[in-house]
Amino acid sequence: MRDLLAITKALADRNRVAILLVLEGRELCVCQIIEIIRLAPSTVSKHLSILRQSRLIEDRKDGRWMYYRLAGQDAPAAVREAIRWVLRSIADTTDAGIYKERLQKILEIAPGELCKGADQVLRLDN
Amino acid sequence: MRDLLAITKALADRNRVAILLVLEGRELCVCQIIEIIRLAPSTVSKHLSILRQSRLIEDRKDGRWMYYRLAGQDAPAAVREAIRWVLRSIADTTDAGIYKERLQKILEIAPGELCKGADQVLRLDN
DNA sequence: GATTTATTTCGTTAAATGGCGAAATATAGG
DNA sequence: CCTATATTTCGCCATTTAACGAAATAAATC
Repeated sequence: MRDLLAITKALADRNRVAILLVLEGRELCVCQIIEIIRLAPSTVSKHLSILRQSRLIEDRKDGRWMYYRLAGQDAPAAVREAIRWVLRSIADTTDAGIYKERLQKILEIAPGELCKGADQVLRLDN
Repeated sequence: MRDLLAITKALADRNRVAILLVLEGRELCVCQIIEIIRLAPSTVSKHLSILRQSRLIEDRKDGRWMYYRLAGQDAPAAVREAIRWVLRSIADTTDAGIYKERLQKILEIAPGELCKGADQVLRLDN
């Protein structure tokens, strides 16, 4: 139940759900997520930390940059199913559209502009 | 997103998850849920209200008694999938066992003892 | 209709949460 | 090594949340 509650609590916040949404199918660096979510870097960092502790997202460090992505096949079933459920549930909402739009804008101005040289975003298969 | 967040916030509490757990396959009256959750009636009532507003549970009034059950086929897909995900995710945990044990005890002393005459618990198909 | 019983609503309190800015940490580059 | 950049940690404040008991509501029974 501890694990489940870590997941449900992580999902119980609008901004964290939005982060999962924009991470679908790609990884993003923190500065990109900050631009999309539009909150202070420290706040976004905290959200990412909560998502990571619940195992909903995974991270990868590359030099100065931290890249985050949705949990993969190695994650617990509860985590993978939660991600599928959330993404399916908000897919066609207007809110989702807003964040997806911001994501597109961010992907256009990258690479090099936003975080002065973050690598091109890596597309994922899942 | 509003609807999704209503669900995730409802799921982000140990006692509310426990309520969903013991409602699996049956309906229970409030006094039975109170015995299982072991919190003040007003607190349990509030939890039930939050679960109902998210549409995760439905209610039925019978005289003085309120009966609650898991949302049925008429509920939104997001709700039905959330219920399936939660129940699957905690099914084999020790916490779930604790609440299931309490449920069994309650089902034995019913009917008539707990709320001085609540009807026999109705078994559901789903 | 007064009383008892089941449940909910309301008001209060303590704890958890989400936000921010400042400071700390880590790494790249001059 | 000193500076600039990216991110995280920390401390603080405002809001939300979960708990309770008391009071209100609703329905059965005396």
